[in-house]
Amino acid sequence: MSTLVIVESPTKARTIRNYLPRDYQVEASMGHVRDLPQSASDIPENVKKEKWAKIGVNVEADFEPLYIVPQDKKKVVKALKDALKGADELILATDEDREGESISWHLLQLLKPKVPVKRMVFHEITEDAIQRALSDCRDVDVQLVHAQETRRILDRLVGYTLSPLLWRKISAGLSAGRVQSVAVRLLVTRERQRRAFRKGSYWDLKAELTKDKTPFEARLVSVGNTRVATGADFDESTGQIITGRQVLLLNEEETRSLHDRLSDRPWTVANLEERASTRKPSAPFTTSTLQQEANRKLRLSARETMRTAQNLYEQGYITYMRTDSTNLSQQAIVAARSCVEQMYGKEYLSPQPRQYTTKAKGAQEAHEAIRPAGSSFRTPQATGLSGRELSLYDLIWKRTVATQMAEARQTNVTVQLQVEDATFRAAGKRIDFPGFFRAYVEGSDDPNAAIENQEVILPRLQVGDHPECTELDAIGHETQPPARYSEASLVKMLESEGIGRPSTYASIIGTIIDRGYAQLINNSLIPTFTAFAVTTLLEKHFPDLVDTSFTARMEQTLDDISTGEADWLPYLKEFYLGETGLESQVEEREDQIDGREARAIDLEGLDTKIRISKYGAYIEQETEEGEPRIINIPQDLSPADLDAEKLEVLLTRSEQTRPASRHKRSDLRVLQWSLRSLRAAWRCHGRQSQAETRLAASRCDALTGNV
DNA sequence: CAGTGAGCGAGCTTCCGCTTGACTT
Repeated sequence: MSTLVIVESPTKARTIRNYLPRDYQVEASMGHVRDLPQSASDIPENVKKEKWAKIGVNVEADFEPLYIVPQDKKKVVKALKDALKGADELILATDEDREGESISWHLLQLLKPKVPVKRMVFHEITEDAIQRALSDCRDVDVQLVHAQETRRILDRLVGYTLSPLLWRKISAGLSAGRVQSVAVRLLVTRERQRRAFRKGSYWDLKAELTKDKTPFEARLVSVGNTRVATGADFDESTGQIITGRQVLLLNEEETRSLHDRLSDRPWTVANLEERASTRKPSAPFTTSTLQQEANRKLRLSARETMRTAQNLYEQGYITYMRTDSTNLSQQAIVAARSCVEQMYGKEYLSPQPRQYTTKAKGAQEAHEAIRPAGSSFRTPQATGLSGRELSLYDLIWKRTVATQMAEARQTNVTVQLQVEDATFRAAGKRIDFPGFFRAYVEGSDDPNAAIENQEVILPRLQVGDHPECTELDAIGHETQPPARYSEASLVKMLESEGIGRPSTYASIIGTIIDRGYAQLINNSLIPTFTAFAVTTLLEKHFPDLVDTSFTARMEQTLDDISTGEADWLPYLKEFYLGETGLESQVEEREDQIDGREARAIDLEGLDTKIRISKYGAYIEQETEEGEPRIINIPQDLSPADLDAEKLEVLLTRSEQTRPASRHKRSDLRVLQWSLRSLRAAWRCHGRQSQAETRLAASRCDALTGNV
């Protein structure tokens, strides 16, 4: 008697083997074992001639998918088949979510077991939980599998019908998809806002005061009874005060004269307000919050974070790192609470065990939150880890332990000071009890908020006191455009809209950079000219698909399919074949869209049209003789940098160099040849160097374009 | 005659989500 158990990850296989009877063999599927063909070389000979072969879905035959075993999974499948030969029972123990259920179903289809089959699910890897799961098996949930297939097919239909449209209208090799196109659009929308942004400036006064030898700071808030304007009072599109706001906008001169008028006048404490507040620790880490925090505090990219977390997971330091759940097991809560007691003392323990509910849209919660592994947590020092691994473990340990610590209690103090007709305000903060602050304070994307959890001590003040003003300064400010997305803030945004999954957040960013839609510079994602062109086209012709709500609506339908409230076939038919379905839309737009127009980019504040060619952006102008002239835009110049001034520089520079006839035809040949071999090289060596190939190709084009 | 180059046509590019190694950029 022997039983074959199949899980998704080899690490998990190793761990649960210890909790199962001796004659149980545990193997890993390494994720999905079958999929639609990814590229033409994956399509089997016998269907290659079919017109639906490329898309991998036979739409006319009720969207029948063409499944193949990808090249890198053939070994795994063979190993599983061999293992099954010696078994007289099969237990499918893949994750309990849509994808996991689907993996089990595909395994059944592939392995065609002749022995009894059971489906087992567990959320915690403890002996107790595994034993319970073993005695509580069920069948594969076919409805959940249908939901996964629907998701898979829909993504394929979107990606493989829209991308070719982009090849024909904009540039070969481009891509569009339910997730990436929304991500790119977010970047472009933000960049448009930044271009449309008009900065405003305002002035105010900062006072340094002392009382009983304790210094503190106060800011001007109103003069007479009129509030002084701050950044929030400006209209971003005009750089002027929002119409109707009753505020006092001070310029430099007015502020300086106010400064002179107030200098050496007596200051009086007019009002004093104290407000107690409490703060709760943040929920334990999910994939997305871990990526965000590691980016903010350790400056790691999403990919670096995941690689390091994977190492920690494989060495048994942390639980699974791809999760959307904030749930902590009982074991984890007990371990965290004992850590708190030992390291900080009983008074730092939260009175009740704290459990968090997952707020993210569309969360599937097949795993626990990310936390230190085991039933007692090793302190970071005790792990023997170093470098990145230590830092990341430390972050995870602190965040987890903090969840079981007491709330922090603080008192916010606001003081109003009067000098002549001017009112100043000073704000302070006392931490009455640090609670979880002792272990962990969440980072922030906003640098101004970074000091939030520090104490700001004000002296003891009473209404009627006269503190001494030691310094009064006039300070000029400018309003700032909305910040670009960083990797972390893009992931946060996508997750909050339910777009993408824990296993894909890191690669989404990789994809949009690789396809030439964005550059990552100083931790900011900057969209390219191509991104502007593609986003504009998609917004104009497929607005629903690039709307952030599309995925949320799809998820709702998938949920309904998994519970049996909706059928998958009518949904796909409506989406793809319906009157306004994707197929007819693409066909219709094929004629409507003028490629030349689609390759042109309108940028706010620029009269010149920017056009994109296959390998870069250029400006088209007429020379004095009426001949069209092409000026290439350097690859490292992003749409964001291209203002009227930069444009002028580009135009005059190209006027001066005018390389036109200096290249011989033979030079041109060499260049074209190297371009071809570059492209060939890229096809052989895989995608990673695609962005570099583009860069090299654009340089070639920059030379050839001027001949 | 061998090598080269122009010209032509065929074939390919692409999605999202689940998992690791195998690699040398």
